[in-house]
Amino acid sequence: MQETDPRPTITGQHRELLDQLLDKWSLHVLDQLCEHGALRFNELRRAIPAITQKSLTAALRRLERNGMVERIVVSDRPIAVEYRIAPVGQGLQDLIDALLLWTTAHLPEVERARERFDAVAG
Amino acid sequence: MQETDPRPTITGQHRELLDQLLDKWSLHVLDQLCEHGALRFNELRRAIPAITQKSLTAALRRLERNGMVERIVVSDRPIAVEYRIAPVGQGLQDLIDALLLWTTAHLPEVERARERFDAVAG
DNA sequence: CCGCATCCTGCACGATACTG
DNA sequence: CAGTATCGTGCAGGATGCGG
Repeated sequence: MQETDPRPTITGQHRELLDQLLDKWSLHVLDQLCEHGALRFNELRRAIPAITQKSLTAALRRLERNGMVERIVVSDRPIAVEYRIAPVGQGLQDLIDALLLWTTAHLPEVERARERFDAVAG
Repeated sequence: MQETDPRPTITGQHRELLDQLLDKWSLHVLDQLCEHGALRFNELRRAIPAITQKSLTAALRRLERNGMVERIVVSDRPIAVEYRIAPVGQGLQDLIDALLLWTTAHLPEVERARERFDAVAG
């Protein structure tokens, strides 16, 4: 008989959610929001220069829909909107940090592996 | 003055690597290899029914190139190949497990967030 | 200031057929 | 058994322009 399995096997639900959370830009957005606490739309744009406004909108909407980010209308005329990390998003951020840390630590090793592979493959 | 920053800010290198490691199928492949230790090509196909053989080949090559997976030719005629997790891949697996665990734990919460969002948005 | 609508392009992935 | 080759396609994401 087996106890609580520490390794849940991946399912479609996992993939779907992770796809929405680890997509090209959500990482950057979460990263920035976590670092600065709360940011306006155009502050985010400036903080992530490479992002287009369409992609930023999409990422924010997706994150908001999944409950990771809160969208707060501060005022209108001129309209001002603030985005901040929702509580559940904090936990995710820890995981993302772990991924970033791991990546940073192992990048050199990965580089060497690539060189070895490419040398053989040509 | 600030000490060693525990939150490395995301860079292009991070994204590039994570893109290759967290793509649609690599997660499944790593998952299976970690669970069974070593698997043959067609064993992997059967273990991940939804994957096409082209995608499996691509995922394996990418993981191999990045040093996450080792490809071992066991015999030829008939040719037999074994794939197994490389040491550095183990650490990654721990992170992926954490992601899966987190996802599992928070899926209900995310579901509710989505329903709330969709109710408002229509 | 904060977006949405539209058009366009590349690329990931699937389907299918073939080979050592 | 373990792949390669080729073709077709959906969709994420860039560029650009407009609107409350």
